[in-house]
Amino acid sequence: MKYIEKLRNSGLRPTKQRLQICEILFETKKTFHFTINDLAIKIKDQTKNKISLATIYNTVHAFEKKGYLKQIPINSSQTYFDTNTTEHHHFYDLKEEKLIDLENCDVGPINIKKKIDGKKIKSVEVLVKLGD
Amino acid sequence: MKYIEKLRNSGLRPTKQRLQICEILFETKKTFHFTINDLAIKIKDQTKNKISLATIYNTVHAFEKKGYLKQIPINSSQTYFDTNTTEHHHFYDLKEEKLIDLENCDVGPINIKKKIDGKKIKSVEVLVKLGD
DNA sequence: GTTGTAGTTTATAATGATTCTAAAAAGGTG
DNA sequence: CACCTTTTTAGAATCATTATAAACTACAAC
Ligand SMILES: [Mn+2]
Ligand SMILES: [Mn+2]
Ligand SMILES: [Zn+2]
Ligand SMILES: [Zn+2]
Repeated sequence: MKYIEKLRNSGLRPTKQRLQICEILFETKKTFHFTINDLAIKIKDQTKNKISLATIYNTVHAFEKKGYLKQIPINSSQTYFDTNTTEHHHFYDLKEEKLIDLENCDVGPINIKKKIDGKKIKSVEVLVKLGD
Repeated sequence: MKYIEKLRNSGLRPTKQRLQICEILFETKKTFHFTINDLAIKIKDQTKNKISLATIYNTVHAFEKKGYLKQIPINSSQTYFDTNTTEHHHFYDLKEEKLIDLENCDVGPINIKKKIDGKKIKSVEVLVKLGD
């Protein structure tokens, strides 16, 4: 019910599909990282009615544009998204291909001293690759 | 000539194709960022004989594995590589889709306080996204 | 409630970067 | 040269993602 308002306030119609995806993405204490494929599997498991793959892509991109999801820059064949949209950083376990959150306090403040004329800093993201 | 030794010492046969790609990638004062497509265009422009796309992919991956190139984690449809293999960071201009080097001194030391059992830090990379 | 309209979903096709295949060519060693 | 291994190559295959366009739906106006 709360998602109906959230979606309306964002200019997105609260469709059955979007509400179901909201439940899966945001109805949880812990935030998490996922690919479109991960999400499609979750939807199939946790939902009676099928949602087409195109709709999953559409919805994730709509939510990302509204700022409810973040894309994580990483070299992988699939795009990773994060339900934690606060500024924070990541470990990337190269063997497991898993992301792990780093709180901002785990990294300390990052001070970018260089400036580019006419450009503003939109985000600062740290990726720490892990091997064994 | 110097690349013949470099390749042999790496266990790679110094073929005509690899030597030509070495010239384009490493025979320059400044390091630079490129995609496979960028490189293919450069090869076509600066070289008489054609090199097949498969060979360009093979060669770039071989050089990356040997540590002569680095992949830059970024969300783009194409993979970006860097001829600067020292640890350094990047601005990413979202509009121009261009990478700009940040020297280590432009960012300051990054202190990762969190540890994961049995895992070693392989790299620490900062990506600063720029808008206007 | 009916109607009209823009927004949304969907199956399916298209795209495009990357990887695979397997046959031909080239490097290197004796 | 003869032999064996590595490399190159054209073309096919893969697969995540995006585009298409027709059917469906939310919802506001009447
Ligand atoms: Mn995307
Ligand atoms: Mn690659
Ligand atoms: Zn995260
Ligand atoms: Zn660089």
